[in-house]
Amino acid sequence: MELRQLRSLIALAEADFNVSRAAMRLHLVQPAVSQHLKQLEEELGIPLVRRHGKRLLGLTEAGTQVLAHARATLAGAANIQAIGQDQKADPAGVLRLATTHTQARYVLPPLIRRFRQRYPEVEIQLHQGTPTQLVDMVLRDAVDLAICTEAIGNHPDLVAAPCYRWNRCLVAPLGHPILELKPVSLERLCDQPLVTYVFGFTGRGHFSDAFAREGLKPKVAVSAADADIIKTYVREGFGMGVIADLAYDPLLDQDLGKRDLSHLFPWEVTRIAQARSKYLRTFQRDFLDLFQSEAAALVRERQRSGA
Amino acid sequence: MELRQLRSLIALAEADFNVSRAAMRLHLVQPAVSQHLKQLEEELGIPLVRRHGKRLLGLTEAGTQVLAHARATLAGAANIQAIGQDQKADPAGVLRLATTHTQARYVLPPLIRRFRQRYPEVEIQLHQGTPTQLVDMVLRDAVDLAICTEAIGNHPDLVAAPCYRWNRCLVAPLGHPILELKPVSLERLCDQPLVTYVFGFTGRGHFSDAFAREGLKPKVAVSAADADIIKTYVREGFGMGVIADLAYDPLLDQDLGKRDLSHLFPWEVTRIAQARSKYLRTFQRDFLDLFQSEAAALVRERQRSGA
DNA sequence: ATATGAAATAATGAATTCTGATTCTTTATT
DNA sequence: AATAAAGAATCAGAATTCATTATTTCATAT
Repeated sequence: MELRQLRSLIALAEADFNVSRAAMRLHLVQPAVSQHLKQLEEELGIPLVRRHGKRLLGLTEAGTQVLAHARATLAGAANIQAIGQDQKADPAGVLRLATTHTQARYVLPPLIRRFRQRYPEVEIQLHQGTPTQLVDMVLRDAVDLAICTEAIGNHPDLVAAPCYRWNRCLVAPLGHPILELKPVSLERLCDQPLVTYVFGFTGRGHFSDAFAREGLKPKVAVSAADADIIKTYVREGFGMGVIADLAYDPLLDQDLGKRDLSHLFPWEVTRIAQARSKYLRTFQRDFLDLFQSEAAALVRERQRSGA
Repeated sequence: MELRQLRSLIALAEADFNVSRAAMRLHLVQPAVSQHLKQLEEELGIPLVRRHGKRLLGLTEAGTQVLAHARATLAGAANIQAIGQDQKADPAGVLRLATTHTQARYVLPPLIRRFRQRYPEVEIQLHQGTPTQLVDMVLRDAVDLAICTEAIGNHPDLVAAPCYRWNRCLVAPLGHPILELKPVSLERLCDQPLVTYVFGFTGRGHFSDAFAREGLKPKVAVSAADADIIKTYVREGFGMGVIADLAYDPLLDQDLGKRDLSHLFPWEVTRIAQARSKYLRTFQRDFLDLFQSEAAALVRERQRSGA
């Protein structure tokens, strides 16, 4: 068994089992990948992909298992490479972060700025996805770190460190009656249409639970994947917005009134996670430390000033 | 980077950095291993082994890290091979167990017998060691499963399932006065010399703690790694023996009297553990299931009848 | 039925990997 | 200190492996 064979299998899976395309990505020629797969199947003695004649359709049962371990194996090899780079104190490299829109837009920018000053040679990649996708990316070693609020709690193959907590706030166009209410209640939130996050995103689970527990049912007029879109629809008059408190920008959002809602919903904890068996290069670990220590302070400041 | 290079590095570490010996084990010739190491160091750009001229002395800092990840990488490749074997329903294979003497001698035999009936083609290897060594073996993928009482509790890279609990009993030559005492107390155990397990073995930690908590200090005349040796010294008159209740054999140990001590010491829990990222072949998983379900019943029966 | 897109096969040439012989060092012994 | 022995690096050659191009075979869409 050779690492290149495993690489081809993975590329194949990521190219929807189009051999030519997989070969392209690997900077190889089609017959090479074709042979790698053949060799692997021959050595293991079992078919790894389902076929219809010459067309590859997908993985077999066994192929799925093999693919997972192939990823783990190559991740091991990548770790070794990383150790080498690190020991040479090579200042270049890639920091691959996966996160939700909220973090990328409202929390990360100042941290990334500081990180870049320290490591100008490091390329920073910001991948986005739903919380479940983020977890998947870290586990597949498609990214180095995931910054995430949910679904990351206690996966055995992840190491997650809590960083800060946040809650929701309500935003509405200035002059909107809800802004006058002293303490907003769950009931009042149900009076009028809401604009908030879609399911699977940014604490939407706990949000809905809070209403359900009281036997209430909010009227969600529009739901979107990120706060910017929500704010846009709020401005367009579709309803009151409920967004993460982090996502209210005192400068850019002066035309929107804000009301704290932390007495109505549980606090969410944002964590930064890595795959357990991942070797983090020094600069990657430094980012993790930076995020853990600085993001907490930053967010607290933001929450205090914006409140 | 090639898997063979990693294999050579590992063999090198396991052959005390004697290149020729490492080559032998790999069925290669000395220059091959020498080159593998050289290539690996060249690719990573850092030295992995400390040298004195041409002699290899040991790993560098970086080498230690690389070795660990090399093991993980090859374990991944081995998992893939195992999936292949398994899918072909190849009845042959190896079941590598690591355990302490007590389990190997007093618990495993009937289970191994049943397992062999079911899988006559599978070679069974019984490795022995101290609890810490057992953990290490599983983590290094030197064995498939470890059966172990201590130090296995919550290692993040292990999955451990509790199987049964046991405690200590006292053994002494028939006629010994201690056998007449109704409930034996810690104080009485301190009256006369004891023969028991050495440190680092089979619950010796909790054993000593129990005395220390009462401010007592037992007179340990002889300590040994397993119950058979302890019983031998008891028969020779060196003192009273304290062994695992499992280790008293009603048939073979008729010349020794037994007294239960479970009111004096905490119960120990024996677990069976595998490396988290390990793919277990069907027969290996079957053994695990067999052990988990049958060992509990077996031990309970033994403890009841022997009491 | 035909054309097209895609995967397998075959043959070639380049690169690699292992080996055996040799040289160079280090360590142990006298 | 000289010598012997053990062990590691170096080198050149043979065998193998690898990726490539060219070609054939096959499935799908029109």
